[in-house]
Amino acid sequence: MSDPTSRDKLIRIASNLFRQKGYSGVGLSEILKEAGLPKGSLYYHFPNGKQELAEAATRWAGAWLERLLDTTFAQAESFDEGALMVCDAIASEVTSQTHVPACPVLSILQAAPLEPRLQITAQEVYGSWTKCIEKHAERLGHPRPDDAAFSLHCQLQGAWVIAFAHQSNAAFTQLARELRTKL
Amino acid sequence: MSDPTSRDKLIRIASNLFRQKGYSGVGLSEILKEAGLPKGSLYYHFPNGKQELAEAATRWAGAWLERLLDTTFAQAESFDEGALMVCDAIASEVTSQTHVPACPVLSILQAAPLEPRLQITAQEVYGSWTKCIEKHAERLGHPRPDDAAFSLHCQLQGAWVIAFAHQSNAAFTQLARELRTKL
DNA sequence: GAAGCAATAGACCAGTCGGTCCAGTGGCGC
DNA sequence: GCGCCACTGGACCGACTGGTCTATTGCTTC
Repeated sequence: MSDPTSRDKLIRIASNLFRQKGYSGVGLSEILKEAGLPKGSLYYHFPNGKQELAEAATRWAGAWLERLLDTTFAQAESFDEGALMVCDAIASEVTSQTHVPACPVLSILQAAPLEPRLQITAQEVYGSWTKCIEKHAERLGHPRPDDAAFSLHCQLQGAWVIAFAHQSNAAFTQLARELRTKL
Repeated sequence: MSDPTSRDKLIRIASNLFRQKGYSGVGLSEILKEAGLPKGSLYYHFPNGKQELAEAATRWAGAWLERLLDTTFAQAESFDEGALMVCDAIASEVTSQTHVPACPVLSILQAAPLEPRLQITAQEVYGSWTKCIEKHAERLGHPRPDDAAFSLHCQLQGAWVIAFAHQSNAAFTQLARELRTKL
């Protein structure tokens, strides 16, 4: 743990690649090549190999998004306003790169039948996001925090899939327009 | 074309497998084994191999869902009622199998960077669904058919992702409950 | 400088991948 | 019965997969 940069670099690069091509679509050699690290380093930091790396990458990206939810909602004065701000925030994050990346959890989801631990990871990260939104919904006085959290998560997830398919943030701007009418 | 059963069998089985494990997560050998067909048959019916099979499988499943949209909305007396019925219909279709399958388009989406034709296919199928919903929205007198179509597509997509992650149709029933309040 | 450990470097492995190729096979038209 | 052709059967290929293993490096602590 003396030098965390190699481990972090693997996680960051793996997360980016998985979000573009999915878990099964990315080979270790591609990750290693982009990171400029040999195979020995990967198996030193992640003894269980690809699956463990994917789990770490998903949790890392999941935590990043949860921070984004937290800081964005913290600035809002109502739940609906917060929802709109979150939508805009994800849209701009997603478009800031040359390739629109998928939701980090989605990347590993289809590998779940092959790697059971990844399914658990996906469910936990989703649960964590929902709890986070629910917390803010309650704080901002929404009458049904759990319904509100599910609904927003659902809409964001759907918009993200469509945005990924079209490689454009149009779906997010459309969703934002819809959310704005509820203010 | 004299005996379409082999070709159809390949499409059906490929679609099922892709929707469970994603395009890159399924090997040709697995498809062939389950279909009980040799490799020669596959490359006879689909000279361009896996990519062409995946495209056919996606369009096939896409057409199936579009028929479901059409027949379901045809029975509705308002757009909101139709939306609710569609949600229920997908929920029951998805749960009728031992494994909750992902949206057929989602399966091939993450392979888009590797197989450009699949990205086009995905966009076309999505576009076709949206157009179909829009048509019914207009027919049923919705003030903004395009917004309504996007919104419903987005919600269904999100619910499907969550349902797939949890291998349960709870997300659809929750969405249905939400849609019911708008009636 | 020696010992010890964290970390890197990459050769190597068996297995699988998608794809190619050609020899067979069965039914239909003649 | 013969030829034709749609289709099947499967051996075979090079490339690549995730994973293992050992040698080596370089820093730290005596």
